Amino acid sequence: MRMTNQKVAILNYLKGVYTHPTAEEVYRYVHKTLPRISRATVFRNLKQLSTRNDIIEIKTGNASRYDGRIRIHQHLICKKCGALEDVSNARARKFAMHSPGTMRGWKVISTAITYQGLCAKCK
Amino acid sequence: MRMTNQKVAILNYLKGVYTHPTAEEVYRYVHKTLPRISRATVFRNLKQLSTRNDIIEIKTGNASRYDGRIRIHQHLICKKCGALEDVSNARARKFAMHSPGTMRGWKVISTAITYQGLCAKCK
DNA sequence: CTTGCTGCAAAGGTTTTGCATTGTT
DNA sequence: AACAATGCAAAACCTTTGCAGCAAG
Repeated sequence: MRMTNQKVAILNYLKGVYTHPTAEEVYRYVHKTLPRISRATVFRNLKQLSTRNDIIEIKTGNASRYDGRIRIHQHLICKKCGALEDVSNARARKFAMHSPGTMRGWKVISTAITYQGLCAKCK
Repeated sequence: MRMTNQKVAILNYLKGVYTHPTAEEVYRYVHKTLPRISRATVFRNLKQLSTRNDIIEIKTGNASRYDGRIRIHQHLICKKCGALEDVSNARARKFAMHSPGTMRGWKVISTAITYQGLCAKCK
């Protein structure tokens, strides 16, 4: 993978922000400093970076959201308004034992644990 | 919510299958017994059923997949081929403490715990 | 009966792709 | 100099929506 200006800009933005932006939001931001960047490049780079685990892709609502702080993999997602919040590892693991219930003021309805990796065939 | 023939057919199909079908696959199957059903109805009903927690929507790959056995919320997803497998609660929780590593022959790269519910505002 | 649900077709939004060009390595 | 990455535009794809007719409660 070549470290182009476009990738650097996308990565820097995602590392510094806590809002889990969509591809469109990444595009809008990066476009300020790289006015010639295209949406296609943003999509291609987000996919490439998440395949390499430099960023996390969170599929939720209509559009995927992206997270540059890869150590936090626990999220609260609102079924009604789509709000998305991080949860610390410790709190999440503790909670996983007793769900459903409440956490950080949310009413939690369901818990899903997703492991991503390579299946026996692809490995 | 009205229990229409369309909903019954969709629900029955999802309860009896272990493949986590996409909306299109649900449509193709249900269409055999209800030839006049439309894709719009399948989408509307899948959304309604998952909002009520009668089924689970798993956002992965291009299209959402649906799971009628709502007690199993743990999944292995292959980053390369998109394969999707269930994992038992007990195994998943145990594994969550020690990830990354291997599970059921898979190489697990990342773990994500997602809580769905209602945020403080929407509650 | 009432009101939510359906089917159809069209629209909406996100993501992908073909191709010529550019720019890292 | 090679070849991956880019920009553009078009296409593909999944999902949603408007509306008139239908059917479950």
